Amino acid sequence: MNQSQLFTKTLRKDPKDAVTVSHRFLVRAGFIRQLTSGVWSLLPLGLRVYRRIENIIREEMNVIGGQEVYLPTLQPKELWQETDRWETIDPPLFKLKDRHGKWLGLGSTHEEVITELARLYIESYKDLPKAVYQIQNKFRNEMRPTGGLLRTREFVMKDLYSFHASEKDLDTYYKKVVTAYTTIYKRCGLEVVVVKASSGSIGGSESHEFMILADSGEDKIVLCRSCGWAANVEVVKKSTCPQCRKALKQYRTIEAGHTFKLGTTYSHKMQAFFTNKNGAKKSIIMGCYGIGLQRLMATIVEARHDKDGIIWPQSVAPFDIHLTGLDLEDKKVKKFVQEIYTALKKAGKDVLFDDRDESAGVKFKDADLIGIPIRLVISKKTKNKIEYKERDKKTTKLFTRLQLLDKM
RNA sequence: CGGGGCGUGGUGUAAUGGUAGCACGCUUGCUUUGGGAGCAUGUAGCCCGAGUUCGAAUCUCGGCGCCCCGACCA
Repeated sequence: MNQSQLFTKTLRKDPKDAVTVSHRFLVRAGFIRQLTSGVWSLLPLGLRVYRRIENIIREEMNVIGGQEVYLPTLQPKELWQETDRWETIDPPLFKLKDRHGKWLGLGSTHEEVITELARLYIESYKDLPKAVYQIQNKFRNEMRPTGGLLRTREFVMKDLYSFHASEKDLDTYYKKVVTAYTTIYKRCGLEVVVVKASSGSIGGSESHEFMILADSGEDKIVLCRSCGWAANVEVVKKSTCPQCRKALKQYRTIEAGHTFKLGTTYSHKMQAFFTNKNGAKKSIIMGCYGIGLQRLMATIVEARHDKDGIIWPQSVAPFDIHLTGLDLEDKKVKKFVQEIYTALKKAGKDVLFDDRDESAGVKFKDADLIGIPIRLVISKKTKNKIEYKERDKKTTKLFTRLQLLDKM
């Protein structure tokens, strides 16, 4: 697409209130904009990244047998009273009354809704195991939103729920989810540390957080550099590694995902039963697993940037290639740029073509800020060649048209 | 919820009781084009309300909004 037609523009200065790196760069580059505290719009560039993250997650959920659903945001009070969470869940629900005076909550999570469905469809051990997931908006009445997209009041979460006939089967599936999650972060260009965590108000027996090391993180973990053992500081008492007795070091991290073995906490309260082989009525054993998408997007920026801007991994970049045209008043140059643009599009590449009437400096600065992995420059200076530069490298190369298309 | 800070054009800021100024952006014109170009030109602002005062962006009170620290945290 032509950059002159882009809905957004870049900002030269950091927004006044932006503190974290991801907040500053995502706003400056025109990926996101705040509407009110903790509530954000995804703009064209931001939505492109979001969609690619969403697709990666969807693919990995499908690999482990997840079936996609879409559950309602408006949820009746009565359902939440079955688990005693209408009043107690924290952060609290956004609550509203309909025109008849009936109370509804905006879903902050979907255990109640999914368990309600499970008790309708799961009747026998023959119906188990099952796994369903959704990618859907969550509303949380947070005390204080923080760090741009890192903690918001409205966001999209991928939440997966699994149902099992035995603890053993849950354990087996849980391991698959951990593997899928690890793959998701890897595909998003992140290194993840999986730590044991407290399960908080959600309950259940075991819980893991998927942590990305970042100075702006809200969480702290201890990590053993020697053997790799790690845990949230909330659940660790000693300062030495329980595995190899070396010293543990503390790091700030962003929680980019969380998994829980729920056991029968919800199925028991909501009477979601199945009949086992012996004809006995048992509570369904459950697991739940969440990833916040906008937070993941911001986390990528926290982990991958330099002083000039974002460094998107190819897998989630808003475009594959940033094609920068200079000296566009020169007809030869203009023709050549357009030929290359067309050829790249034909090769299946998503290209942002900087056709704007701006100085070279402005274009380069914007390219660095936006962070598309490959920058191509065509100008009088490059003559019939194309300058090639990767966002995370300093060096440039000159390619002929054939060399370039060969490389793509 | 406790504590702190801040609201001035689109963005970032200055003026602390006396004519609201600067930079960037944006408009128009000319000149420019390899790391946020130059000249000229135009454009646009004191969060809202009440009070004090001859006079309020500035002081007081109330409201609204935003940010940060803590607490909290699927």
